[in-house]
Order: sequence, then structure tokens, then C-alpha cells
Amino acid sequence: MGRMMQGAMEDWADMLRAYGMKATPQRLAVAGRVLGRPRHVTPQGVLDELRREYPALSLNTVYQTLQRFAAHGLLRELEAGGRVWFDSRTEPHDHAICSVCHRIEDVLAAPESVPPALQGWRIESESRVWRGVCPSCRRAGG
Amino acid sequence: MGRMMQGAMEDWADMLRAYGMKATPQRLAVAGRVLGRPRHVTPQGVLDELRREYPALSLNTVYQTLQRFAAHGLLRELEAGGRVWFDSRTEPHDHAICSVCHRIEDVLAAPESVPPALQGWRIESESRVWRGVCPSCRRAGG
DNA sequence: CTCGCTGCAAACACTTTGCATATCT
DNA sequence: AGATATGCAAAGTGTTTGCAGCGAG
Repeated sequence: MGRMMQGAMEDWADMLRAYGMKATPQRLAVAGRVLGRPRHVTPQGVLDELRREYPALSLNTVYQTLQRFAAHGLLRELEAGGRVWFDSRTEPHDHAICSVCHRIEDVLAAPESVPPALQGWRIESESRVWRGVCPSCRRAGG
Repeated sequence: MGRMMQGAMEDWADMLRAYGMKATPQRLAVAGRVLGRPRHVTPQGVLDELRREYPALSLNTVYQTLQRFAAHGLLRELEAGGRVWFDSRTEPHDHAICSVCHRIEDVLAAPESVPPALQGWRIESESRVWRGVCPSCRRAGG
């Protein structure tokens, strides 16, 4: 993402309004942190990152903002490790979760067909998750 | 499972001891309810089922028992809908979750190979989950 | 008898809700 | 001005922990 910060912020403001959301400073801050490059974040994590810049930002607002973004398809919501995560990569893809550092990594694998056992279902989404130890944690002696 | 209850209970007791676990009435009750036929249960759900028979049974004990079973490979642990589930089907398989009735159904699909993007990982487990509306909820107007 | 297990209750972690105030348009 | 968003705090859920007493081996 080569855009300058100021330009990007303006983009976010316009985009929020295009989706019928008010462009508040809090939402712009969250958008600037989360959207535009692939990331996996939790609400608490976003709050921690933004607290220095926005001391009054509340966890509640972060939750609502992320959920609103997800509802508009700007983020994908997923759960892992008993937490909710929001993934800014919107194209279909899968995930690998490290059981040591708990980070989530995108896996761009070939899509596969829905198995015949699911005849009669109306499928809304599919997800594949691998769990294991990531290369850097293996090196560190995982 | 055509066995008689008493016989099955004895089997569980022997199995528990074989795994180094004491064969307490609570564990036998949980084993009898959960093991031996394919089921997806939550700790609270198991407690609800057993409360009539074991009024003093505690949620804590159910948690510990299910986790102990999972640690020995008698159950598979998975999370969905912000809850922990224990799956008594131990062979590799996938899951479909109904977004209306929230039930989890087993999907016996052909296994697939680990994508090349995961080179360098030590893979511990793989899971595929489809979300959608199950046939009976569709019929009911989902 | 001994060690492990159970049950109770409190502690935890994460998420949601209610409402008065502040802010965007 | 009007509608919506924010922040605070409290309530809700689900899970884990601590510990005295109990019970299986």
C-alpha cells in the first residue's frame, strides 16, 4: 500500500460515507490500522495499538466498528483460540494457526468442491484451518 | 451400539483404568453418555443431560472429564459459536454447522493434501468447516 | 492410607448491552 | 437540528482456578 497516510485517511472517510457510515475519527483510526493490508486483528489488539493516539477510544467502539466493517464485507470474521479475529483479506482463502505464538497466517490454497455429503444444505461459507507450529517458532525450538 | 448398559459401563471402567484414570461414577456417567456413538456435545449440555441422574454433578467435573478424554484421543475438541465442543468421532472428518439450529454435523469427505504454502510448518491438525443452513432448517423455512 | 477427583464458589477472559453525552452531516 | 456514534460501566457467557473434603485403588 503505497498511499500516503493523509490520502488514505481521506479515502477511508469517503468509503465510510459511501457505505452509509459516519466518518468519525475513531472509525478512521480503525480503518487506517486494519484495512488496506492483510492483517488479523482482535478488538483488544486494535485498541492497544490505537490507545496511544486515541486515549479515550473504547473497546466497545472498536468492537462495533470492526463488526460494522465485517457486515459490509470489508473484513472477514473468524474465531480461534476462544477469541474473535477480523481478517482484512477479503478474497477467499484459508488459515494456519501457530500453536506456539498463536498468530494466524493466510494460506492461499486452491479451492475445492463441496462434498456430496452436503447435498441439501445452503452453504454460506467454507473454511479450512491448519494448526501446528510455524517455521519461526520451530526454529526457536518449538 | 447394541451393548447393554451395564456391560458398556463395565467396559468404560476398564478403559478408564487402562488410561490411568480412576473410574469414578461421574466419569462413567459422562463416558456412557458421550463415548461410543457419534455425538457433538458441550460441557454444559452434558451436565444438563446428567443432572437428573447425578444431581450433585458439577460443571467443573464435566469440563475436566471431557478434557481428559480429549487428551487421550477419545474425543476431539473443537470450537464453534464461541463454545467448546467435544466430538466423539475420532476418525478424521470435517464438520458442517447450521447457522439456524447451531447443530454440528459430521462430513465424511475425502482427505486432501496439505498445500505447499505450509512448507516449514509442523502440522498438528487440519479442519474444514462449512457453515450454512441444514436441510431440515431449510424445510422449516430457513 | 494415599493420591487423585469432586463440588462449590470465586476468579477470569471475552463479548454484549444500556444509556447519557458528544459528534457527524 | 436530527440521527447516529461514543464512552463508561454493568451485565452476560463461557471457561478456569483454588481448595477442603471425599472416594477409588
